[in-house]
Amino acid sequence: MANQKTAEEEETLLAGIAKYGTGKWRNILEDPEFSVQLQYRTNIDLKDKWRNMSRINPIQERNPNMVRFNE
Amino acid sequence: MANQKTAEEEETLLAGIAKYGTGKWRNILEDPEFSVQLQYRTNIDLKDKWRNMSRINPIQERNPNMVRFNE
DNA sequence: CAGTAGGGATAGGGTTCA
DNA sequence: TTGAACCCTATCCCTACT
Repeated sequence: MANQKTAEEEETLLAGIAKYGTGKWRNILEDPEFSVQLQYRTNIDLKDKWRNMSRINPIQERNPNMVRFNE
Repeated sequence: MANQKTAEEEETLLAGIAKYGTGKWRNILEDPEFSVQLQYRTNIDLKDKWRNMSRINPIQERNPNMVRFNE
């Protein structure tokens, strides 16, 4: 997602997800309730933006003593 | 087509196409010669997998700005 | 309703760059 | 080196046609 009016676009995306759920990027884009604010975005943009917004553990180091079950 | 035993599944699909031709996905699936290896696949899976396997050119051009050191 | 063809959409790994 | 933005494409979905 490029660069401008980012806050408004993020709010709109969140509202779209609240209405349709995640993974319904095309539906969100085509809803007249959101289409004006998101007119410069593609469904792929929304998917990637949501992935970044919902990222859980970006900053902290992993506890070196932690062992995952699947490794 | 999901993810595991991919190589074996691809070989089996190819063998099935050799026997029945393309577009005979249901026939391939139900042939006891192939049904074990393809038991987790649908006729639609086979159609889509073959579309990928038989693709001649990549779907999109690579980013022309990207140059790897090792290529 | 079944099956197939083909366009469209999504998921997730990969790449770029500030 | 990190992370937001953007790319790649296998897989999955939708619909028309038969």
